[in-house]
Amino acid sequence: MNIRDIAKKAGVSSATVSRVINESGYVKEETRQKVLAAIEEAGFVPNAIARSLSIRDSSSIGVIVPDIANEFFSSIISGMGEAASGSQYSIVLFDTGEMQEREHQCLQIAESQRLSGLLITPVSELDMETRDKLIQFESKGIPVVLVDRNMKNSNMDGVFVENDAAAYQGVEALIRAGHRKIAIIKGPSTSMPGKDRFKGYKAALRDHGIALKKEYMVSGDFKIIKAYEQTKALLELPDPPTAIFASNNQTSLGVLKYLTEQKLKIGRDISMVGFDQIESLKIIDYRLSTIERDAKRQGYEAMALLINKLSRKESKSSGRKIFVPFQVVLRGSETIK
Amino acid sequence: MNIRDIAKKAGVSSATVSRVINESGYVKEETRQKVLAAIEEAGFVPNAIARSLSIRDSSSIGVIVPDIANEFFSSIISGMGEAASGSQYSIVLFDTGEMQEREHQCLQIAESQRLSGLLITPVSELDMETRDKLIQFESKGIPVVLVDRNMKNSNMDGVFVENDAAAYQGVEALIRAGHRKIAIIKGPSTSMPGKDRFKGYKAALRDHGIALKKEYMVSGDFKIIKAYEQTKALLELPDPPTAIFASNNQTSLGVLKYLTEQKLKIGRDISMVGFDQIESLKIIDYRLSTIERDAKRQGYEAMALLINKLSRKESKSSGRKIFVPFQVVLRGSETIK
DNA sequence: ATCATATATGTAACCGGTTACATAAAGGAG
DNA sequence: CTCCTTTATGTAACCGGTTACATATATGAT
Repeated sequence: MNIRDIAKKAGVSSATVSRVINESGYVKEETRQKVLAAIEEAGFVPNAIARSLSIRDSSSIGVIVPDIANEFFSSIISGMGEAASGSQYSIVLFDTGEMQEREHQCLQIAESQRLSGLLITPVSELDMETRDKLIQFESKGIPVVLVDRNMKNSNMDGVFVENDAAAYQGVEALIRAGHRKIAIIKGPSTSMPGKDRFKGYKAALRDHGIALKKEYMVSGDFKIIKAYEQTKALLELPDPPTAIFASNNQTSLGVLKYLTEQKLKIGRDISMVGFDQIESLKIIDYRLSTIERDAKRQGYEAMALLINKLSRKESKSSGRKIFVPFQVVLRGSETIK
Repeated sequence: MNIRDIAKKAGVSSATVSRVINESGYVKEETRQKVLAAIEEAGFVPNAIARSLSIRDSSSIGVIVPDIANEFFSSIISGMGEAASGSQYSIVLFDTGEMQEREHQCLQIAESQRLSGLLITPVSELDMETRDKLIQFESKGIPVVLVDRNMKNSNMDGVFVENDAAAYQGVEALIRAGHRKIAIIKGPSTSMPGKDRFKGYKAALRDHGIALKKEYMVSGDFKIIKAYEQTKALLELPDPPTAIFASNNQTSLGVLKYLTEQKLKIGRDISMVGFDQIESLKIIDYRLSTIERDAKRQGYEAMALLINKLSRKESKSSGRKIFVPFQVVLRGSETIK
């Protein structure tokens, strides 16, 4: 069943059927009704694939995230969905699992699927292959918007948060609470947020005359397990830190997992500040101080920006950076009783 | 740039290029190399849309969920992604926000996009329009797998949990802990899990000789706000319940939100058991007793089943129901000290 | 040497839409 | 009444792949 069949049924040409469906061009009302009746009777649904091929646009937007199971990204996606609903665009979802190789595969697929646009949280800001591909996308007319993570030397548009300033303020809260021995469980040094949050940490210590201590700056990967192990390692140091700065929500959870197992309580035995809220902990008033932002809104903004670029047929990025506001919410875990 | 251009470059026909790309049919090794070289040189990526149109299959699977921001569904999707990675299939994501109307729109789009298969958590088990559409999909050769929520009179394959038995055991735990005044904040009566969990609740009370009390059985919608309000209402009853059964994770959060605001502690001032775990609460050893299951696995199973049906070109459902195991994990909130 | 089979490649129709272009009738201005 | 513009519709090429079918050569068995 295709438009030619419908055309035959309605006694018109396929062009007219197409015009009726798309409400384009001139069609006499009487003809329109005949066509609509034929469509209705046949239960005809036009083939979007054929349409895509013809107009050279898939009307689909690729969303590439590193981990959907992370509530930050599921909120981001939720916001994107909201911004896209009502538009013509569908969302094609890819989960890279923080693996560069998978990211490359996803980009490959995105390219072959002729996606109309791309929203991506790249695994690494240094990945030349990903960067080149994204630049290539834009030069082919496929706009790209970075989500939460920038790419080095790319000038790509994106929606971010001011990671350094936010981390700075978070660490400063620990210092104000009297801490001098402050550790950080870093994010991947290859990711922009990981790096910038670390930068903010260092700047805060420097500005308050606290020497950086190598043992207190341990690497992480934005995942629970690693953070758990690093917390253990930190607390087993001969001179352990009295406070920990966690670089993202998963890191916070890893820290909390270890502390909980050891029956250590935040705000009593040890202090901490985490980056990104954890909704259910807020609900039970668990006193974890975090740097917060509206993830849903961030996703919404990213999608809105992309759709805006699409509607203006503007594929080239111009280094537009939207920053969503953040807030340092102190709930007590930055202190020690 | 299309295969005909590549064909020209390599001095062969488009059919040969197609054969090389798909590794189908006979191609002399020497020719193959020439073609591959031409593809490489041109940076050619075949157009999946054209391919889809030609082979009449989009190689995309539609995933329709009611709320991605709910960690249960984001875990489900994560599992689906894992099961699909390595296959040829992409995921097209739809979020209905628990709204039937949006679900219908999504199905409409899914149909026009000629998706290869569908994984859906329908908003309501009674929605005739959705049901008919799904049946129609299957008769058109598009297999469907239901995820976590069944549809009435449909015989559709699906991956579920034994909601009644699980709820029964959860409520039984409250009874064993000595409770007689047990309330339930129900799920939507139009959703299978909502109904079956309520069924389990009633059966447990009945089997233990406890009369059902109308005021204790309040409606909910699987969302935080409503659960919050209902908790307030329940506790303001002249004769308030001593225990609450929450029908899903969002409901639990709504209950906890109110209790926390009132400085009431579970396992001390009031008891409760919730359906579905809340990961971060587990990490901090928050003593909320819940009925648990592996959501990621459930998503994985659903996707695996769908891909299996697709590979066997078996679009008709045969009422196959996979049940993922559940576990009642008692952490103390079912008691009162 | 003959014929069957396996290997290799090209031609062209087809998937189901869109749309440039052609054609024609109707409406309105002068 | 003529000419121009607006309205209405059809024809056919095109988007970029796939594949049935035709054709041709190589291989090998008898």
